[in-house]
Amino acid sequence: MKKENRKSAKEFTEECTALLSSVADALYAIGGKWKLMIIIAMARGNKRFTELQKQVTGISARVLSSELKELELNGFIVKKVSVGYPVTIEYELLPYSHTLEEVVGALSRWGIQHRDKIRRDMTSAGPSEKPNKLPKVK
Amino acid sequence: MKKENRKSAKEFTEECTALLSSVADALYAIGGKWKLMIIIAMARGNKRFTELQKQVTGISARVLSSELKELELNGFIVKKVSVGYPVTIEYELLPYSHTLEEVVGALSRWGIQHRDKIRRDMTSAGPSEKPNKLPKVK
DNA sequence: CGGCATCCAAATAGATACTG
DNA sequence: CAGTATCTATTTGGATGCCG
Repeated sequence: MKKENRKSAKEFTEECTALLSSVADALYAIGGKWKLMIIIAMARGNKRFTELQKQVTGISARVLSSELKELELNGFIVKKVSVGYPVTIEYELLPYSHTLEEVVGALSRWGIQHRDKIRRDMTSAGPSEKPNKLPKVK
Repeated sequence: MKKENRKSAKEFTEECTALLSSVADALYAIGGKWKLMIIIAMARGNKRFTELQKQVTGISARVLSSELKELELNGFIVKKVSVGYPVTIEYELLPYSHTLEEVVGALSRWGIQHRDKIRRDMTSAGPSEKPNKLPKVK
């Protein structure tokens, strides 16, 4: 992605190959529709299963359940079960989740500017013109 | 995600709500297994369909084809068809793709450190101990 | 409330064959 | 080479019911 032409073509190619594999690794761990969303919702203070399901719009209990398990296995969160009555179950972010701050920040900034771009594109194209040319923007 | 306690709880909650929606928007546009990978491969200089399919390991022609179409619709790339003989088809990154550099950089850095963490976890746990406790790491 | 099990529908993706 | 079409296999997800 970087484009400093001081570098040889070979160096540049190698750099991109490394990018390809490290980004693939990242996507493998935190890719998918939900993982980041759940972590953000938890950062917001939501700890209970039902709270999370309300926050993360569109997720079903079944999927939330399995995503939480994966997040736990991968060391992002812990599940805490109280011994009192009634038993309450809370999920908490582990420190490792905070290593994602940079990624979340970058995605958020890009998401904001992308949303703006889409809006500009739609209005500049005028209403009812090529309505089929701007997909994937909810 | 940020944790500056100068902010009121209300401000913090609002901040996280905004995060949730902007990250959702970003994931909606560039989420999924392939889009970022294809863009990175193209940054590496790959422009032809078959080249891309070789670079982006695991993608099928059918999926690559449809992903390229979406990337084109969303303004990340252009498809250029030469008029010569034989007809050659090349895909090129548009400037808008470069707005993703920050995201790609963050993901790449995180991917690298995550890979290291996984390796440490595996070796410190010792071989053949809880081999079922570290999933999702290819 | 916080799940898991089951069943079923829908979306996604691979394989293969075929075309300009 | 650069795809498309078709069929099928796999994955994914929703709905429901049950249980501690």
